[in-house]
Amino acid sequence: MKISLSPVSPFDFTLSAGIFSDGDKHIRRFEGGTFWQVVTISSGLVLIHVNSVGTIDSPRLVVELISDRKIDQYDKSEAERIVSSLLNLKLDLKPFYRIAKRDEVMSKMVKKLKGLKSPLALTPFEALIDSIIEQQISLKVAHGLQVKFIKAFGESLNVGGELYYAYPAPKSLGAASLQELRECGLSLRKSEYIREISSRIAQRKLDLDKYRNYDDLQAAIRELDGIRGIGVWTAEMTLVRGMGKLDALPADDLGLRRIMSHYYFGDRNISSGEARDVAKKWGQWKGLASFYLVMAAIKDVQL
DNA sequence: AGCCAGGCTCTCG
DNA sequence: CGAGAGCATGGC
Repeated sequence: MKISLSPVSPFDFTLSAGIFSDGDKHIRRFEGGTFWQVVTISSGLVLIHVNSVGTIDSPRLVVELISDRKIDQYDKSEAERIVSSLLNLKLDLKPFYRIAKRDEVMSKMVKKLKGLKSPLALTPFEALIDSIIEQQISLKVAHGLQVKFIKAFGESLNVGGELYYAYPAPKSLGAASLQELRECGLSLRKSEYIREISSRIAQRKLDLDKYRNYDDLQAAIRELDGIRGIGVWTAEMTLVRGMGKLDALPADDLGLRRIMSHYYFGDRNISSGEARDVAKKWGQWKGLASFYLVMAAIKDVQL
């Protein structure tokens, strides 16, 4: 079963999916021109394969759905929506590119990375839990923990003898014991945060989706910050990565500050205040501009 | 070896 | 209240 998608132009699939090059084969990965991941739709798990059949200015994707059962029209449209959101295909980069001209560094950056769109987590929940896992420890360590964690608690789909894992559901994490969570290498504290939050979401006492509709970003950050285990950094990461709030800026983020200092301050140490000052020029596109910087650093882009 | 890494909470003084 | 310890793991 195949679907054809037309992302809003410009879109560079290879560049954008490149962020998943070092992903786990059984969770989410981009390799040899194909991006794949298991997604959860209402009828169950589906493995999706995405390939580009277009160009940056005339982008076109083919999505293949692989499952152990029959896929109907409804599944197809659901999967289509999910892929579109996951790869942020409807995002129009042109307004951001106009704003980027205000800033000399960002102006050069967007030319080098034309067509780059920031991916979105499948759910705000996933973005939140990932961010909690990433608190304080290095990204490499965090990534290892995430893989163990997903394989321990996520549902899997068997395709050709290989198991592909979906992100764990709130219900499954809410029911987990602290012992089980700690066996993934998580600290006792993080295990508590994750179990508490998951359990509240599973019982519908906490709704993350509502923050999608908040106009007032600061209000959303304040509310999230009030939840145990969530600080400003985690709130901002969740809003950017999980809800596409591309005006949020994780300015307290150590890694981003390092990259900003490289491109804007000649590698001198900067405060989060200085980071926020630079980001002012990016207006409503702070989060996306930050993503461009992160990608530039990964690819070691020279201006 | 020991300190640090995309933080946050809890406990003291 | 503000400062400081403690946390899990892997890399240097």
